Amino acid sequence: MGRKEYDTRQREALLQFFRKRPESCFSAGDILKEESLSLGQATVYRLLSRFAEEGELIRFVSPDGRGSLYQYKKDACRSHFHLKCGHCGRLIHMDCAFMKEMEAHIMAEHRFCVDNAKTTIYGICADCGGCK
Amino acid sequence: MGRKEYDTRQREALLQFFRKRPESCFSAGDILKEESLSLGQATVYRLLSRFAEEGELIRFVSPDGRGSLYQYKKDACRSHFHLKCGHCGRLIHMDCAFMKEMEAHIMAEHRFCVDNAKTTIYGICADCGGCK
DNA sequence: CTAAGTGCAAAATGTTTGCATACTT
DNA sequence: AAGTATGCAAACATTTTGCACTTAG
Repeated sequence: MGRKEYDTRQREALLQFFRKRPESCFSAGDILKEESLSLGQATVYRLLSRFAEEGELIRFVSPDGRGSLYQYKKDACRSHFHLKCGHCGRLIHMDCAFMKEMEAHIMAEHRFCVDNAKTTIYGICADCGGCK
Repeated sequence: MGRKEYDTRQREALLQFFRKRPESCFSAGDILKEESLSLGQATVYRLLSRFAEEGELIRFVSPDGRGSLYQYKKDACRSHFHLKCGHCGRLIHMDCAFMKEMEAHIMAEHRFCVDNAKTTIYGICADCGGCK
């Protein structure tokens, strides 16, 4: 009843690629363009879905609603919100104590369990003009 | 320099459609199937995007990551977060005092100005299993 | 009359699938 | 040898675009 996964060149290369870039997320298209990997289209989609299922990668839905983005999943990122600047694209990890309070409040008062992996908070960062 | 929008049959019909169903969300495909509306494909996509931009509708990314869903948005909704259950689809309006605290914290500590109109918090509501 | 909106069909995206071949174990 | 994985191309689904035509102001 072990896993029935074969250890292929493609699989290892892709995983390696993400592990080396834990701060960024990539779409299937990004991966396909990466010549150093040179993976077939079907393979890329199949591997990405599988990794996301297995928990190696987090899948974000991209802001415009078209397509998915994948990022290597450090355990840490599961526990906080991400603030995405709609102007410069910067991703801020809201990794602070208050985060816990927010989750607690939402759970207690609104009876809702937040999924950090699927949630992105959009707005504008201070460098880009922020609140006027 | 005001807005230059024309008041067309299609525009009003679509808006009306959403206003009458404030509790549900629809994809572009759903709207196209709605024979009572009979709108052209391009028109549907153009109107939906525009309404979402103008703030008449909220746009959600559908759970499977393919395509968008739209729902009527009351004016009041501009000042709070929305919690969307990925299982039953219910939309919870996080309309409470704590909401202000959250915004204040994010502004002060993370120098980031949240855009409520563009943000949706995904998760699972208590009725659907919530946190186990 | 002019600017904006509409609908069609074609094109562009992004993702999935069928199938023969190649690789792992 | 048996079971998986890969790659290609075709199939799909959703959304966008070019363009001629219509409509609102």
